[in-house]
Amino acid sequence: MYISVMGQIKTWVFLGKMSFWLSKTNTFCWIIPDHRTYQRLHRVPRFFGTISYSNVTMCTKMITSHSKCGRLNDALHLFDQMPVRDTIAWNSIVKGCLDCGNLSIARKLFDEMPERNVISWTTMISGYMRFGYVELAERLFKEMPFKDVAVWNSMVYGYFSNGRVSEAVKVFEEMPCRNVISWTSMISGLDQIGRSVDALRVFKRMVGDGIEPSASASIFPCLITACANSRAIELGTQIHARIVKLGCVDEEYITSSFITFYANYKQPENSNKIFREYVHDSVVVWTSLLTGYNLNSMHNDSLTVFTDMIKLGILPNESSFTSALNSCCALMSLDRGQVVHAEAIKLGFEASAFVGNSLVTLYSKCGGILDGIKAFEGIEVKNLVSWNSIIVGSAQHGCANWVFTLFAQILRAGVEPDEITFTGLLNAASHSGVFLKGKRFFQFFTKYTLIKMNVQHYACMVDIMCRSGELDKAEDFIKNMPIIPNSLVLLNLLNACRTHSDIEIAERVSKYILDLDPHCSAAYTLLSNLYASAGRWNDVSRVRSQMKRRKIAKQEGSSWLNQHGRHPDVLSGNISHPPI
DNA sequence: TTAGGGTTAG
Repeated sequence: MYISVMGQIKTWVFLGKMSFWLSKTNTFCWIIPDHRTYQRLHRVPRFFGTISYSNVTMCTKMITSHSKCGRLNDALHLFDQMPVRDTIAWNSIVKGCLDCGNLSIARKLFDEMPERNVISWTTMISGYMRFGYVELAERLFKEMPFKDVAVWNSMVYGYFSNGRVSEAVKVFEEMPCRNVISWTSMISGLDQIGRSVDALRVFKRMVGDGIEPSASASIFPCLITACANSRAIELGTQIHARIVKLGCVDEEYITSSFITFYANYKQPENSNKIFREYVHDSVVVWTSLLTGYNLNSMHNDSLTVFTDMIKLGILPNESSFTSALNSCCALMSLDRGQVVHAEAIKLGFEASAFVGNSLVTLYSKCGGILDGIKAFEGIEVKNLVSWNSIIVGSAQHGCANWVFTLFAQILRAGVEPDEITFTGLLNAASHSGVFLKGKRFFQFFTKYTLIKMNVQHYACMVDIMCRSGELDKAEDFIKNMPIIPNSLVLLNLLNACRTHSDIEIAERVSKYILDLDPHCSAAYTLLSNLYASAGRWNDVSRVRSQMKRRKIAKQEGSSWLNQHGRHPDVLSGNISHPPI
């Protein structure tokens, strides 16, 4: 919460965890809540009083407060009223316009500034970078009369955040001097694009250059994250020991990155230990634990964390909701998902893409597709993940025509489909028996897009060919695949051989599968069933004795059902003890 | 005691 106070403070008002300054007498008090506080503020009066516009420092503070809450008009009005403005005030109003997303006013004010210092230039350049206007940022950077290390850092960070990696690296190498922030930008930039190993190399180079991170350096959280992402558990543990010595493990950013680090290494007990040892009321720290449990399939624990957060008044954000909904989905628990959904509605998150996408997946997997569609339609700004979630969900429900309509809508919306969209389309075509359409999609994607085909796409195509009875074509297709077929692709064909009683192809395919994986029980079972249905009992007993010799047991089929909120694992023939 | 550069969860 941002509070600016002028005059004497007379009263404290407490509302839950929040506290507000209020004035009783003729003194002035200004209350500006942040986004989170707004939700609790409707009962609290706001006090306005006489402003001394000549107090430049106070007005500047207020401009910053207004703009951080998205009240650009108030900020601009205040700025207009100021009889005297120094460079700091000008910089603050430019920054305010940028924080509120109004680039054109920011640039206009920047041009009107009577005097610009290095901060004015950096503010404008970072603003351009933030909104993706890289070329404009570059132009200003060239025009800038004097460049300090901060503006160079802005360029490195700006290039990374716009996906211009080579430029970021080039600028970093060209920098006349570097500080810890320059190295941090480089390390986190590389880590975030998945080059975590390179990120750690940069860190080693930094240490080699004799730069030591200080106790409060924010390089640590991004280092720990890079270790978490690059399987560098040893280095991560060393950094942990170092941070303990420096005595800053209790910092929010460090705590949360460690929770994730240990969760990534399948040590959720260590995540929990750090969480309990360094108590925070930060939603990010709590969400790290929630997500850590989720990652380690401890879905009940993750939902307990979620409910504890709410009980303690720590408001979950989009990420917390995403993880909690994923846990509900993994537990196939529609009712718990609905409770989380209700919380999301209460906090106004149902239109968010993050939350909405998880809701679409939850409802498509555990509920009805109609609820999934409703959640999809509720998403205000749909992204590719939203489209993919509803396409994959609808495909699983066999709604092929609806999937094709959605695909047409994607193209119309100008969203670029990816390999997941393609898998969804092929699945829809194969599950609904629209084989010709599936084949056409395959041709379309291979000819007209740059999407890299993966083994799932080939498995779907084999499935489509097999379902249309074209076993020979499917076999040829597998032979000519540019990637090595996995057992899923081959088992699809073998299964089709059983349906179409084609022993000749089945023998070739099963030999191929067993060469790749001699313990594939499904291949033995399918082949023996095929011989049995053809009455070739000698071959049946040959296959079975082979299985015995190699100690391969027939795998029992299983399925998940949701009965009265419980989830018994139903094995073929008998019901096992429910896990909950 | 007002302005710029970075860091955590997804």
